[in-house]
Amino acid sequence: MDITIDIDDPEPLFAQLISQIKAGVQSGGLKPGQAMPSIRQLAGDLELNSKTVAKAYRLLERDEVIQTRGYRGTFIHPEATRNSEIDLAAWVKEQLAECVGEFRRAGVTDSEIRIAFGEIMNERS
Amino acid sequence: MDITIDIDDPEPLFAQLISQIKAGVQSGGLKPGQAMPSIRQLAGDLELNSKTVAKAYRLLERDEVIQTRGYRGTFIHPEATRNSEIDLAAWVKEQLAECVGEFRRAGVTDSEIRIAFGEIMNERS
DNA sequence: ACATGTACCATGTGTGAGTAGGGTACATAT
DNA sequence: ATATGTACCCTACTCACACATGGTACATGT
Repeated sequence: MDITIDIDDPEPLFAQLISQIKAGVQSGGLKPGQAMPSIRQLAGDLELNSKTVAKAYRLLERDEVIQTRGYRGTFIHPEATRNSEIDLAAWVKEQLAECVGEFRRAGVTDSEIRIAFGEIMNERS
Repeated sequence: MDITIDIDDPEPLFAQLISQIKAGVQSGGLKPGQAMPSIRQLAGDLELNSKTVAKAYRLLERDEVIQTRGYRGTFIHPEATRNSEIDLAAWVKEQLAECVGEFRRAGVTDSEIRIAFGEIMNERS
């Protein structure tokens, strides 16, 4: 399992990490239960900041593709194969597109939609 | 019907115009059928750019609070009283809040929601 | 002592959008 | 000729956010 980071790629570094790890799980290069390199270790190998790797790990754990066991390190999640196929972002886009489409059909300006969205996201809830 | 524009108010100038004209309709200061000042006229009086006034007028006409009749000028819409009470922005916020709330409950990051929203708004206008 | 994930402080850079303005031009109809 | 709304060109400023980075610190266990 080798990971390649391209600084010039417009895709964010943490996103490159996520997609490559998910791809590794699906291709079988990374197997459930298998140990992942530590955050600092991987950051050093890829010459990335540890925060960048930590961000990727945090999202991968939320998606249950990896599992962190505190001081014991990080491992591929038992259900990783199934979960790495779930595209949460695609679901969000689908839902949002439906919403936005309704607004546009009602004659709402894109600018107004953006403003409303901004207000929603700034309200703590 | 006097309109006051406050440059220091964080609310955009065109939005100040819209809300004050809607308020004027609801208070009865502006009656259906009544002529509105021309865009250039109002812009001169309030020391605003004509584009700013035009933007307010465009949105007011979409909401059917005013009516433009080409070279004949702009008038208060016959149904202005009813339409000035409709808060399209509030409806949009309500719908969006419901959507976003579902995302957050699903564990989606605010950052991810913002990114998905940005993609939706940029693909196809 | 050492490594794990994680938390907080902070910085800088780039991008995208909104707002507002200036200018010019046009078809409309008086 | 004049006035109406409207269309397009352009500029500038402001603000919020994502991204990535730096450092320090902590409880957790070996």
